[in-house]
Amino acid sequence: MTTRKEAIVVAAAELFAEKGFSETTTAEVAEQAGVAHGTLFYHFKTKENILLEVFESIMARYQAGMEAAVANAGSGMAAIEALLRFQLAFVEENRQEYLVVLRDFPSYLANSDSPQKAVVQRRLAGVVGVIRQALERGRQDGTIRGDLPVEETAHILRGLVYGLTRHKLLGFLALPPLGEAVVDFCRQALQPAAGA
Amino acid sequence: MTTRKEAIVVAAAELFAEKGFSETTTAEVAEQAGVAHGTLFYHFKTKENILLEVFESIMARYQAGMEAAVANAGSGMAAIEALLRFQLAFVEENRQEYLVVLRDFPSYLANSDSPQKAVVQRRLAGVVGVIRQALERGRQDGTIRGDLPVEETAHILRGLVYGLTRHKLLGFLALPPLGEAVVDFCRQALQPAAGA
DNA sequence: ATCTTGACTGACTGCTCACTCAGTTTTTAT
DNA sequence: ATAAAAACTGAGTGAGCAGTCAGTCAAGAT
Repeated sequence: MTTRKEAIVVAAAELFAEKGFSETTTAEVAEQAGVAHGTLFYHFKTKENILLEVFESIMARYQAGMEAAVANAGSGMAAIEALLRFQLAFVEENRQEYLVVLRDFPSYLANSDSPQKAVVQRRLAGVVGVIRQALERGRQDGTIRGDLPVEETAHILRGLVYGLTRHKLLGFLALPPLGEAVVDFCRQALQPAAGA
Repeated sequence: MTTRKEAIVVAAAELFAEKGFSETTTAEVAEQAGVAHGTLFYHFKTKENILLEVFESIMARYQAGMEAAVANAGSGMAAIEALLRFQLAFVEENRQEYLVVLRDFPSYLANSDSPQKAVVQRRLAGVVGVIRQALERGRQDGTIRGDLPVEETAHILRGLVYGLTRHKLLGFLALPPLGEAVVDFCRQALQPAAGA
């Protein structure tokens, strides 16, 4: 059974994804959820708190998926490839909710120092951490170039994936399907030199 | 001499960069520009039109810079490297105005089909075009792997650069300086195999 | 001197929207 | 059954905001 509170989060995710946070009114969220306007504020103190709940519900699943992908991989390079494929698939399957993350984070909270910001920050740091661990593992088992700066590369990979996803879901330009091209591109950049 | 209209665009760029479009009021823009509130609407029909003017003024310079970087390069690979370095430098030097682009495009106009959208679309397509030409040139002069899918890779590079820039300017996480690491990463991914 | 025009002003308007609260219904405990 | 607590409701409120408009002012043009 779905509680009212869950219904609100689902409705908010749909609308925030479609129109963005600022452009969605609480009245619309209530209507979409089939709930009175006041009920929103019984369950959530503010509109922003609804956004945060949507963010948490998707990011928890996302990070868990990343960790599973890494755990099942046989080498560091395989882990990186698994992460890339997971990302591409996750976005495909959770297009709508993922849009919320892309649209309103981190820009929306950029200039506030609410406790909410700390929650978001922790999540994002977790994601970079998973990538970094995979890179370190690859350096040790020799499937990834030894001269690669790990911290920097982890951020580069995250930036790459983020930018592509953003263009795919929010961009004006039609993108060709990029799945394997991305994996190839990264493999090429990360693998040890042929004659080494 | 700076006209009032220019003063408005400069003020709007500062505020939109700092707080975002939706979170900035026209009254604030007027005050920052040292102009009466009504003057905004004498020069611009709507608030959105001010945003568009800010966008155009920065993107025109940006695209011109990209084209210059490519023109002065001695090979395809050198062109790509020049593009990457240009991007990193441009963002550094135009941090504030570039923030406007990152914050509010393309997400803000995503669901409108105003004529404004077409303007933005043309700009972005132009950027991808410059990258694609550099890649093709590299394939022909042999400085870039021949088996690389050009269209796909152009989008990957744009995504990479966009994602990194966004994290740098808007992100919650402190990034290490990435300049040369990015260039190395891409060179590695693009260069022909050693034994070819 | 008088007229015209274009830049500029700021009080005002009408509307939107997040949030409140006094009251009702439903659930749970005893 | 009864009381108490929790969930829910929706009309209302007040703040904030984009855009308007009647009018001022200064600089040419006649």
